[in-house]
Amino acid sequence: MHPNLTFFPTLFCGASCERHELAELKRLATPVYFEAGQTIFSEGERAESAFGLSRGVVRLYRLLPDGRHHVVAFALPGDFLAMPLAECFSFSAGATGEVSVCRFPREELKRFVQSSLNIMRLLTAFAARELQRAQDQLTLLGSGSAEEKVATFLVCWRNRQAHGTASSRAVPLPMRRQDIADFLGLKLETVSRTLAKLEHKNLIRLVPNGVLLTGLEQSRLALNIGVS
Amino acid sequence: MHPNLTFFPTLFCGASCERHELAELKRLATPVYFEAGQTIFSEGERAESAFGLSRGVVRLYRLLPDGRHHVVAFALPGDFLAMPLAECFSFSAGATGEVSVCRFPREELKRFVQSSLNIMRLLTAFAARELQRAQDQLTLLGSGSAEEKVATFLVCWRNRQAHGTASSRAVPLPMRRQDIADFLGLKLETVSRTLAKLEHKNLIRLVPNGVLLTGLEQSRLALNIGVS
DNA sequence: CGGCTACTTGACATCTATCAACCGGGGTGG
DNA sequence: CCACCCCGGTTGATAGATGTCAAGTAGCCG
Repeated sequence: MHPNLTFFPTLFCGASCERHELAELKRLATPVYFEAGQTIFSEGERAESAFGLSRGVVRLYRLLPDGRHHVVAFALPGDFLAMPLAECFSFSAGATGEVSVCRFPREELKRFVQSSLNIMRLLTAFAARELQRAQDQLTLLGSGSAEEKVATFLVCWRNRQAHGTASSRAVPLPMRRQDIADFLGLKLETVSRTLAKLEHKNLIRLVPNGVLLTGLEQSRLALNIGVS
Repeated sequence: MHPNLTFFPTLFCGASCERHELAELKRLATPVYFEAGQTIFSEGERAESAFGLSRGVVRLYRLLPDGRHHVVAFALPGDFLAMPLAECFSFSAGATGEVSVCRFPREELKRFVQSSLNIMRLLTAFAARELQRAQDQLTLLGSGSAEEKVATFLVCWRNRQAHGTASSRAVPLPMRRQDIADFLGLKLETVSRTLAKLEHKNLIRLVPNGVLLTGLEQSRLALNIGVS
């Protein structure tokens, strides 16, 4: 369904959006482009705009008072970068590679969303998906060893990418090791070592900017979460 | 606002629910009572019913294939125990002490919720709150030491309880150490030791079924999350 | 070619898990 | 009524995993 529809509202709505609603969303949207490393918005800011991701991967993260980072999630095309109804951003968003987003004036978007049962339903479904994803991640961070964390991350990441795509074994990893570490609650050295260990077990192969899964899914190492 | 309105729909809707909507919710609701330790629903089950919590504390948890537990969240009165629109439960719910819930036929509730913009808004707001709470917890599990985890848990737990209540220093802990451990990604011995350590530092005092916060909030140990 | 950045690898320190003993209260049954 | 047991909790000794610090490598861009 997704592959070639690169305009955010289309991705968000999928097939289930009415013509005129899609048109209104498009009217409200301004396409914006970001380069690798640029900040899209910052934690704590008043959310004047809402953002939907059209292309690329966005890192959603928090900065703790002592300088530690934590990556809350990675956003893929079709995702909102934050709940569009919230007044303030509760995390920062940064581009990981080139990124295209749709920017919406948040107040107008809010009014529009809240006026349409259909769009409200889509937004609630999005929130529910994100909630479930966050709870899966909680389970992983809470009860996993480093090996489980990395293995599960790779499998889940591949599953998210593979939606629609003929599931190639090659999984691109556009984010840096440090980001993976911050996402999994590990240190980057541990991520590096664990990837090396998985490669030694012939479960993966490291390639530039990605990995090949060569048996990881059959290995029982990855927790059974986030299959959806 | 909450204190004496013990019937779930009232708690969920707060002041912002219309008369007839509240009436309809009450019509759909069946009050049910559970004793300590009883299971309200189990992960994976088809969700025939939806549940709203009226009284008590409910532990939402997952059971991993190898027997490990992970507590995804603790629900308080006014919370739904799961998103009422989901077809299946993605975690189990167990009573921690005596609990009163409202049971709804899920299909009917879904139809009703989806027919009302106002109720949809409330549900979306609930989902957004839960999502933020989950993300706060992710940050904690990802970047915290045992001491930070326990300290933050105590402060957040107290803040959730204290809504409205004159913020007493006494915080009830109706759940067992094991549940706290499963919630924080620690072992129960570590929780016990860490509580003892905090008591030695005169930041808390352990009392039967609870703790007194005696300086923990000023201590900078607790992460600044979940203040809302 | 040089320097930068991301990444890898190694040696060691620290923290938490593990295993085990022990404590104390509540309930049960003799 | 008391003894016992069971369960939740605490405490101690040890081991194992991950973090920390440091050196070194590889690829990229100027």
